[in-house]
Order: sequence, then C-alpha cells, then structure tokens
Amino acid sequence: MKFVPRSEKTRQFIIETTAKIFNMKGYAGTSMSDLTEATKLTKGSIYGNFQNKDEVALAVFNYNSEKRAEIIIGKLAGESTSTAKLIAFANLFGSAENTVFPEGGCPLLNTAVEADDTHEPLRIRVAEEFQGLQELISSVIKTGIEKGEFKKDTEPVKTAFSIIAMIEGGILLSRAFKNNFHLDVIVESVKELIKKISN
Amino acid sequence: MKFVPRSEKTRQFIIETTAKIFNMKGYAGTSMSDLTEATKLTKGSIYGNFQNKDEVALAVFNYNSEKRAEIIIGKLAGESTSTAKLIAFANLFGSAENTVFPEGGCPLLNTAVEADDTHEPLRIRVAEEFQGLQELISSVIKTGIEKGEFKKDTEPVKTAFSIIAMIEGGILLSRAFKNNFHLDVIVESVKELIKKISN
DNA sequence: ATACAAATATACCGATCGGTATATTTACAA
DNA sequence: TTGTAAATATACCGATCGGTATATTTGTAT
Repeated sequence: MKFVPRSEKTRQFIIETTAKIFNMKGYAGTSMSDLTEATKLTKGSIYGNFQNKDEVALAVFNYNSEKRAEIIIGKLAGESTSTAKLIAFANLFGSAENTVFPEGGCPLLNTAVEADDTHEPLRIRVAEEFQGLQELISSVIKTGIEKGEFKKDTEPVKTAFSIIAMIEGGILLSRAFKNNFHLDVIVESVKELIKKISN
Repeated sequence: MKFVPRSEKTRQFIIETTAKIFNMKGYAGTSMSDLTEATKLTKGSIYGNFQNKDEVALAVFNYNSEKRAEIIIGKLAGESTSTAKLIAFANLFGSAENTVFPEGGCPLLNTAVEADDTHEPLRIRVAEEFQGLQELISSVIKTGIEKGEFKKDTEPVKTAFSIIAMIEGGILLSRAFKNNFHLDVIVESVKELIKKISN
C-alpha cells in the first residue's frame, strides 16, 4: 500500500508555510493543529499530501537544506579568491546580512539539538548536512593552500569544523541573549582565524 | 493560595532523577508520564512537590546550573596561573574528561535552542548562565592581562564569548555526528586561541 | 497502641494529541 | 452541461496530554 501525495503544489505550499513553525517550536512542540492553522488547510488535506507528521518534518528539513545550500554556494561563487570565499561565508551569518535562516534561527542547530536523542533519521540528515558544509569549506581551504593563499600546514578539515563550530556557537549565544553582538564577535574571530592561516 | 512542597527530599529526588530526561527529550518532549516512570512515583506525588511541569523543568535547569558551576569553579581553583585556568576549562569539555554534563549533552545548549522561541523564563535563565560563564572566564583573562600572562590588547569579554561559542559549537557537532572527534578538534582550537593571546 | 499529620496513590477531568474513513467540493475533460 | 477524478473538508477514533480532588498509606510523637 504505497502512498502517493495528492498534489505536489499543495505539498510544497505546506512545506514552505510550516518551515518556520518547525524551526521555532521544534518537532515535538509542533502539533498538527499548528500546521492546519498556519496553512488554513484541514488535517484531511495535509494527510492527503504527507503520510504523517514525521514526513512533513523531514520534508521541511530538506527544504531548508536546499535553500541554505543555494544561498551559500551562490555567495561563494561570487568571490574569486579562497580567502574572499571564506570571508564571504563568515559574513553571511553576521547580523549585517543574515538572509540564510528562516524565523527561529539555524535549522541545523535547532534540529541537531532536538534530534540527537529522539529522532535518529533527522539526526542522520543533520550529520549529512554538516558533513556537506565541512566538505564545501575544506575544499575552499585546500584550493587556497594550492594557490598559496593559505599556509601549507593548514589542516583543511579541522579548520572547516572549527569555523562551523564557531559560527553555530555564535548563533546559539545570539539567540539566547536575543542580541546580535555575540554573533558579530564570533564572525570577527572567524576572520582572525582566516588571517592566521593566511600567508 | 500559596504552594508549599510536601517534601524537600522527594522534590530533590525528582529533580535529580528526571534531569537527564529533560536534557534528552527537551521540555515539550518530556511528559508527566515520563517523570512518573523514571521516578516510580505517581502524578499525585509529583504534583504535591511541584506546582506544574514548568516548575519541574525550571528546578532541573537550576540544578544543572549549580552542578556545572561547582565543577567548573572547582577545576579553575585547582590551577594557579590564568593560562592554566583557561586550558583546564577547555579540557573539561574534551572527550578525555567530560564529567560536566548529564546524559543528553550540554543543558545550556539544549535549553537555549528549545526555549528561545517558546519559553521566555527559561530563555532568560539560559542567558543569565551564559553571562555568568562569560564573567568567570573574562575575569580570568583580566587577571592574566594584569599579571602579564596575556597581551595587553586582549579583549576579555570578546575572547570569553569566543571561547564559549567554540565549545558549544563543538558540542553540537559531536552530538550531531555522535563522535567526539569534533569536540576535541575545537578544544585544540581553543588552546590555540589561548596561545594567540599569550605573551 | 493510637492519633494525627505528612506524603503518596488512586481515580478521574476536559482538552488535545496524531491519525483515518468518508463526505464534499473543485477543476477539468468530453 | 455533465461526468469524473482529483483534492480538500468534515467528523470522528482511541490514546495521551497536563492537572486535580480525594482516598490511602506512611512516619512519628505521645
């Protein structure tokens, strides 16, 4: 008995309009009635397009991931040197230009924290996305090493994970304090790290 | 009509045995039946000692905070120089000796993410705890500057927030990957940051 | 041993949970 | 204009939610 979504358009509409709710309230904290209220659809309609709440949550996570990838890849493509790419990446998260996240903050951060002990499929997807991000950044660093922008003894993977950790930590602090100061401080620190590995 | 807990001992027992549940499942994800199951008490007993689920969650958060403060302050007191204090602080979170957290990871990280959009009293408590942590670390840095261990142009508050952000980010990655590698990488990075501000 | 208070257990409340079977509406083809 | 299928709405399910009033048990002082 396989499931076929009734309307791809409605499915997409549900994903897009409920993304911020899941991001703010979390998976356990988001109810079906939250979804019907936000979409102005009924439960019957939502269950005609998704098998269950789980499938909506996963689809929303994937939607967020695609959007994030688009923005980041687009931004990096707009820069020529590896140094500029890394700085542009860091700036993406600073308060000055943060267009990366839906309401509620970083979906990777939010989903990781909720899913790590409660929802293995989502946790695995989070790990995959972090891995993809790491590979993207470390490939930039590798290119930078080859082109002589960065020191030869720079460790691309470790450096990439450090940058990601700093930014996620900065997002966390800024959201806890409801103040972008902390995030901007960390973006500065990331830039200093970039300077440190530069020739 | 003011509420008086029936038994301070039972109250403490409930707090201690349910701390890890809240830390793993989150506030919204933890039900009263989770609490009765873990404590082998009945709802009547729990509601005789707490006004509601909220109050249990808040008490658990405060309990975690006190335990964390004890461990950290104890560790720093065991070191003489400011440099050694900072390194000891970083090492506390590395996989080699992490005794700081209950099952489920860092309660500050977990609570911050869940509470920022859904539970203002808890979010405020999280901010207070992060603030306390920052003040502790920046006071160590200030002392280090005065004693000539750290460079005079070191910014204590910014540096402290950077260290906290890095560690929280590292915890996040390690939990997402279920692998301590990332956290250890970040602890290394923190040590390099300490080296960078050292004379 | 008994009385009393302190603490826990039982039994229940209305509301909401995620989910489903079916009725109704909508959109489009003939 | 009508028939049909696609899509949404309605009405309901049992289970569980947080919470409470009251009964029972436990510990203690006399």
